[in-house]
Amino acid sequence: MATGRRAEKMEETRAKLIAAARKAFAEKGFAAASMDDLTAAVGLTRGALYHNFGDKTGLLAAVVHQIDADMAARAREIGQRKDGLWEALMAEGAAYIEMALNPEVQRIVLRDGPAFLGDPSQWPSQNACLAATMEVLEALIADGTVEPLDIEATARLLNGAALNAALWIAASEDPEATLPRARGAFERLATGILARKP
Amino acid sequence: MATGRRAEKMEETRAKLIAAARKAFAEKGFAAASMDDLTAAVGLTRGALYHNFGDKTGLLAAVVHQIDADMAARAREIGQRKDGLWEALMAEGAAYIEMALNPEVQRIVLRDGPAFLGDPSQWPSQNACLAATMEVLEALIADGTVEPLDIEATARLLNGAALNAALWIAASEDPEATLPRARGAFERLATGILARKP
DNA sequence: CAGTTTGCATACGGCTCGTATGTGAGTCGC
DNA sequence: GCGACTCACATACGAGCCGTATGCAAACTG
Repeated sequence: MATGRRAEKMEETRAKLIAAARKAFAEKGFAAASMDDLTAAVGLTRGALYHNFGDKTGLLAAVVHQIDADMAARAREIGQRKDGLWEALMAEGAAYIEMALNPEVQRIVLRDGPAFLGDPSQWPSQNACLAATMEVLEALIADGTVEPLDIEATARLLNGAALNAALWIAASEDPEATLPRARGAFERLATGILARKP
Repeated sequence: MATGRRAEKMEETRAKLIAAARKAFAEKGFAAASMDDLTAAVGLTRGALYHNFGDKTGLLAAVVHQIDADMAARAREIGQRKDGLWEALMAEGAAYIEMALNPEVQRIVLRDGPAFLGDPSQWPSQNACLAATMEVLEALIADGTVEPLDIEATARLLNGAALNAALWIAASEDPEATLPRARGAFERLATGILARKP
């Protein structure tokens, strides 16, 4: 394929800009981050940015996409590492909670993302995370562990609960102490979908 | 108290500015809303704004506070209208979901608010909503309907789930059809905290 | 009724974004 | 192997917005 010197360099500048943006957006927030400063930090100008990403929100979208992809991959990996399906579901929930503790994730994906890119439930990567949860749910129902129910609705609420738990933890004074509380409450709520033992 | 012509007028301009901001922020979003346009729409200038609210985010905070107060009052009222405690909890959850369907609430409180005012779990009004849920939970535990558990953690996750459900509904193509699904999943999850019948 | 306070308007500076234009290195046809 | 073309990126410019400093007139005070 040979890619060519041209495209190769371009991919490198894209990567540099995204990396710089990840840092700047996380530190100052999207609105307060100056594109001049951001590009200068990696030895470029706004010209490169507008050529590669269209506009400022285009760069944000690229950054969010990258972070989201990382998260989805990690969640899937963690889920597959567990043997029991139910344990996998709980582990995925816990993984979401822990990942959302990352300040970068919080600021960029959870706070600025929705404000400047629109509702997150439309984002492709979010749907990937959701799909992972839905898969596990489906298996759990086939398996009899969980009573038949609205898979999508349940998956969305579970993810939402986990997400909110993460925000709470991050804002708390003692995150280390809050995390197990959130985990516990999450698992407690989740038992609501378990099949009643006769 | 006599308030005085001065303070009376000032309260009026504050109200006018908040009302205009509510409209502008909901339509264009906080970042894209021009303070010049916004103030001119009610026959004022930015001078009035900076005198009354300090800066742009100060106005946003005032708007969010007003909307949140409305929401908390409504949720409380709906909860008290029900007789059973469990029914009250479910009704409050449903109320949150329905209120978050309001585009104004979505855009200003759920999307722009966190981005420009910081984490919502710090907002006074959010704590009010949470307090309402926690009260009901406490009563339910004393009552035996619900097993003892971490009240705050559970309340936060319940509210988070409801909130996320609302976002999902609003983004869906057929909100009318999605609402009952979200409600059902919410109630299903909530049963996780019910005491096991011996 | 004179002096002070103050709610709001006006004027200004600085920063930011997006576009329009320039340029030099890489690429392709012959 | 060389000239023309492409295109990634830099530079230059205009417009808009925010926050502050200043001005003014109406309302309060004694």
